[in-house]
Amino acid sequence: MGHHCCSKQKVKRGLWSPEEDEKLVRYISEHGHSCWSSVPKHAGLQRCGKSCRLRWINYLRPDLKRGTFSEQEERTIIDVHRILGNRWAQIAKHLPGRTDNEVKNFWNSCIKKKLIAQGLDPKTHNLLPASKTLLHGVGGAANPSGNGLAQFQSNNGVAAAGTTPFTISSPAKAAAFDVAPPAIPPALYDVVLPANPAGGMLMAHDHHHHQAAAAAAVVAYPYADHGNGGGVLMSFRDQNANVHGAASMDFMNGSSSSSSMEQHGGGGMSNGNGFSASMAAFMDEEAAMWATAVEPPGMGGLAGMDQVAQQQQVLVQDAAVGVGPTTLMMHGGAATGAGAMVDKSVEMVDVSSAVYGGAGGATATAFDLDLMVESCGMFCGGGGGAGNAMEQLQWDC
DNA sequence: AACAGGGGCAACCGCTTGCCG
DNA sequence: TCGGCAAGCGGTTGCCCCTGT
Repeated sequence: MGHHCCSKQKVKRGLWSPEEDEKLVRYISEHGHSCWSSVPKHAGLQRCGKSCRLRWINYLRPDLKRGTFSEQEERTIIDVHRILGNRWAQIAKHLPGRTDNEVKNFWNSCIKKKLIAQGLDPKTHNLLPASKTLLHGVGGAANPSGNGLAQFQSNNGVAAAGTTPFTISSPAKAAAFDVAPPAIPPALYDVVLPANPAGGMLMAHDHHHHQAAAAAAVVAYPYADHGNGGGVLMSFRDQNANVHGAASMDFMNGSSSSSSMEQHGGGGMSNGNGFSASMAAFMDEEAAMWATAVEPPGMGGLAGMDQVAQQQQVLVQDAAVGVGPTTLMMHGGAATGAGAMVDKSVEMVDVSSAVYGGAGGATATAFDLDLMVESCGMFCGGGGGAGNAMEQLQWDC
């Protein structure tokens, strides 16, 4: 079935000849394209208007950037795709000079395969089941405890290297993590991802004090202590005294252990998606996702921060997983030189880049949590962009 | 040198959306 | 409000080229 316009006239199809290109370019340059259906007629082309439009948009437009995608562009595509999915036009808006068609083709021909090769589902950006097994498969036992990230709670919190992507950075705190939780102070579970030279990310969930707690965590967390210029801190805090010490997130297994969220009765993160669920919760629904960026108490002056010290908090209504407000905090750039930990309940857990980069890998593969971090950096304007990129994305979408 | 297979990319198809009379 | 039309968009197709045998 042809286009509406095509049915009315004899039109040529297939590849465009240089002569046709020249005619179209000349006409558009001189007259513009107020009405595409009339363009072929006036330009002397045996094409339908739709074909002309596509040719112009995807190939002839003077502002197009031809050539291979840069690594930065590739990461941007991955980052935005993780949020928007196959909305190529929206993704392309974040790549000046690139068309949706180009982005789509690049994704299908290149990026998708890379992600699959790394054991990631290109649709969800989650680990594929086979990869989960592989990553978990120490001695063939894929997390026999069946509680997701049991490593969080085992061995006094010091997970055996090579068996888990997580290691507890502070054995003392880790031990405290395993023992009876403090009676009053809520548990705050942090996941710190080092080995990110470009920036860091911090996520915090506090069921009741999401803003303040997250802010405290950010302020308290010594970003630079890993000596690698950045890190990822994820913290989940819940006021529910019944769930202390139980929360965990399983980046590999896609499920959480006896997490606090589970005990909210809202499904928590025990929906098989684990970390991804929480991410997806604020990624999938664009309208609700990028809720107003919040400058939390104690983080004054964060808006418009420079790349080095930028920190941004985005309050997200985590309706999808039913855990109440989730505070997502990000920071990009290198050290902030934050002081000592203020919140003594904070537990920090290192996440080895080997999660995605292979066992013992000091360097993660091209797609790993770095991307999340850089993604956050992008949203926070880490790419040097002006203004609040998060808001821009929100509005762009 | 010839052929097959696969990858990359341009173009097409068809559905959705928005505008206008 | 409704129908027609144009544009936008994502999915799919098919051609061309490269590479391996």
